[in-house]
Amino acid sequence: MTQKDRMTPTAHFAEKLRLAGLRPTRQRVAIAALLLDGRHRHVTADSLTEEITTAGLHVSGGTVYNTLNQFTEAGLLRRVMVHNDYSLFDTNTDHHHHFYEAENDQLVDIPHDDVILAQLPAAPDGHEIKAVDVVIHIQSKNS
Amino acid sequence: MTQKDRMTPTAHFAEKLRLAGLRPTRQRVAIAALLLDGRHRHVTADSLTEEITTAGLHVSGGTVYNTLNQFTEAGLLRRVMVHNDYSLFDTNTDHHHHFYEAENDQLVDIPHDDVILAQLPAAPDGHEIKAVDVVIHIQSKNS
DNA sequence: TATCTAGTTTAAAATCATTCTAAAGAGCCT
DNA sequence: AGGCTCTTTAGAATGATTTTAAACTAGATA
Repeated sequence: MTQKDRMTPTAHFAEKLRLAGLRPTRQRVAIAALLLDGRHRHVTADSLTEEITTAGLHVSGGTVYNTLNQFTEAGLLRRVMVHNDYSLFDTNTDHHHHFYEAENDQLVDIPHDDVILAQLPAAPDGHEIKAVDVVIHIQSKNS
Repeated sequence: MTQKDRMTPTAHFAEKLRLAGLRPTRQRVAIAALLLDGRHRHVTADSLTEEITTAGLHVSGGTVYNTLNQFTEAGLLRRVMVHNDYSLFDTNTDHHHHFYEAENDQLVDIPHDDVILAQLPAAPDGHEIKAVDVVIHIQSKNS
């Protein structure tokens, strides 16, 4: 039985936040419990607020945005860039890519191994590569 | 001597717009002359407005946005997604990729051949691939 | 356990890129 | 030239996100 198994869910997420350098406040733990449970999905500030409400909780709008940004900064979430309308966050922080269907604003994960980058350019002088994002834009065939 | 060589610059861009299905208004021709002269660069609604002003012209804000969107829709420009702060447009519509340095909000073109995608996943059922965008996020080594 | 302090949360206001609106203007066809 | 539709315009509206200043809390300390 590991340490993790002995912890209450709250203690588990609090610990996760501490490890990420974030003070485990009530709001952050609640959001972590919703977003960092291992399920892979894509959320927006809006959809997260809805989830929080559905869970019978309340977190102010500003805090939802702050938390999403802090989690991303801490590497607990990943921001996905596909349009400029609002921010999208991915609970899957593993290295992987995305299909994006603009028509329905639909984002679908692509397993890491399904894209093979056989050659990459060297980063410009004095720079190093931090991440490589591949977005495959798709559309329904009859359109 | 081709038809193009005989045309005045204005007539040349007007023709280009007509071919793209856009009525060549004074504003659109002026913007085309600035953006579609073959130089490869990245512009924003703001930077374009500045260029227009510098050229001693005036185009209303709404029209700048509309024109940028219409040119993109018509395939004369390409929208680049690297952040959610404001839209970036690339005057290079050839197939190519980008380096992006968030630190200075710096975007650099990568020649098409410098990235080799050896394997791509099949598009989900009923869909086809419209475009593949690769963004390589970089950072200066001492940071 | 009471106290302290820096970090957080809150609701509301502010910001800012972008879009919309209604009226005035301009291509372009006849 | 006349007319019809598409554009442009300035300004208002929108909407996501950030900022504000005051109230609150996690966690350390006594």
